Amino acid sequence: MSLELYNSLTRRQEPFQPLKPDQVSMYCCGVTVYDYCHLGHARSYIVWDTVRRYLIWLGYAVNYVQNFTDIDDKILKRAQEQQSTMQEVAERNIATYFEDMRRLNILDAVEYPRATEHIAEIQQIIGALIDSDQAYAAGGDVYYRVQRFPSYGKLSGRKLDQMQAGASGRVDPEDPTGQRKQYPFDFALWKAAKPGEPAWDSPWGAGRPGWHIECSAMIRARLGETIDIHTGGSDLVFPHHENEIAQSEAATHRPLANYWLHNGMVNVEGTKMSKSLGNFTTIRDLLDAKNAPDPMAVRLFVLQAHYRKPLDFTQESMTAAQNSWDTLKEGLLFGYRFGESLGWTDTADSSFGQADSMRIDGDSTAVDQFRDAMNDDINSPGALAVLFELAKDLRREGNIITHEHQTATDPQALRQQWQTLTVLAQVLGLEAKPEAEAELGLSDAEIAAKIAQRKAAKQAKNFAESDRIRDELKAAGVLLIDKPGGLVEWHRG
RNA sequence: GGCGGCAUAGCCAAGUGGUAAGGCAGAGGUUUGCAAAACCUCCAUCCCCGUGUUCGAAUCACGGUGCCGCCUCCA
Repeated sequence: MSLELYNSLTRRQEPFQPLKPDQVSMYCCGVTVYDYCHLGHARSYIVWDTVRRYLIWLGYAVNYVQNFTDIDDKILKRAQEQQSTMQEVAERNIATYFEDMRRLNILDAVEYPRATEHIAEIQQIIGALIDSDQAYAAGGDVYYRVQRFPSYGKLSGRKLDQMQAGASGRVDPEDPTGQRKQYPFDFALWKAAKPGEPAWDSPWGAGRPGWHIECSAMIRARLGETIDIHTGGSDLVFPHHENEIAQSEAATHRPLANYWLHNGMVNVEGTKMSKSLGNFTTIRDLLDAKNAPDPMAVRLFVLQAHYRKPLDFTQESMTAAQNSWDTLKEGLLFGYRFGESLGWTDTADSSFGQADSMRIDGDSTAVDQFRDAMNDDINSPGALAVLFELAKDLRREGNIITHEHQTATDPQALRQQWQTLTVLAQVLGLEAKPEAEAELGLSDAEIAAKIAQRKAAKQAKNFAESDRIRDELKAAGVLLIDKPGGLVEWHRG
């Protein structure tokens, strides 16, 4: 089977076929930069990063574009609260976005367009929509006329006559008194500026773009009229993506995107993690906490669930993910720890261990299983099972080498296995690098002296003392292995 | 009220017609002064409930039950 993806637009899993044979254009709805990112954002961007990495591994050149929404009511509000400017708030949160995402090993997008950089393109689309009577100006605002777009609702599966205005329980912030819109589900393309707000001149008066139009404009400007894949959180299906389609397709008469992919939400105790509920954990709070999980454990936590399903975040589930990562990590570090003693010839090369430079040779059922899982709508939990089987095997081999100083397994077979694991893990963005074996405080001679003291204590049956020494060494990162015949071996880590 | 999704072991989670992957947690054994580390072994006769289709269903159909998301803040 080749790659199949679940397309929200058709509500079916479909074979993936890009417009051009070897290239994929991919647009991911980014964040509104008014605050730190939370775990929900982390999930979304980890998932799309993984899809991107997989497409690259399949041989596609992926043009991955992700926007920053840097003009918005919430950013303005934040700027007022902090007696700052919209621009400063946006810049600060864009900087922290990059810090957080890079820690999670999310690749940088090819381009990061911003709404404020595309005012001209936005105005151009709005102008065209007004010219064709698919939008209308009203009191300095411009609204999109949803009833003129026959397929409005095709993405979210809604029909205008079945929708209930205000069902979400919020007052329409765009037109609170209902005076300007001609129809309740018309949405703002352009908003008249209020005093003191940043504004751009336009044929309809000074103002700023609505939320949805920026994505339409940026996609068109950076990727073209029709793209292969458009991604985002499932909470963006309606209205955001529905409106993007309406605007873009009314203007270009071309499909905006061939594949619409949406990730499930991160839940906390069964309900969605969100800013408004206040039940969110920011990425930096999570990663900087005491006993924080490794960023790779967070990545693993996300990928252990299928991307379209809800994912419950609890302390227990994160701890389990950390323990799982520790196992996987041991497999990934195998080559660094044992490659040299196994007689691998390239362990000193600068490219050693870099998945990019490694090919997977020979037949590999592991690779086949991995590919089958990922081809099935990015079944990352299934793909991870393949990694764990490789990693657990390598971990066992490594332990045998540590304890017995040899293994019956062919070094080149181990090499092959480690290489396979490393390459496949990297496709999922999971990477472990050997930590510089920093000075652990104790020299070999000091450790030998401690072991001798412990041995003497043991011979004197002073087990309290011998255990104390063992714990002391353990705290210093030195692990003792008691062997038959009173021999004691040790290793660091 | 409308639209959509989910329900598999203590927990997380694959599997969509051929007899239950993987992870976490747990148990037993070997070893040991006891441990640790390690190695070996075990851990769902069953997939929310009911009815049906079938030689065969966790997987399909119908009917329930429960939970969640969206319906102009949202990843």
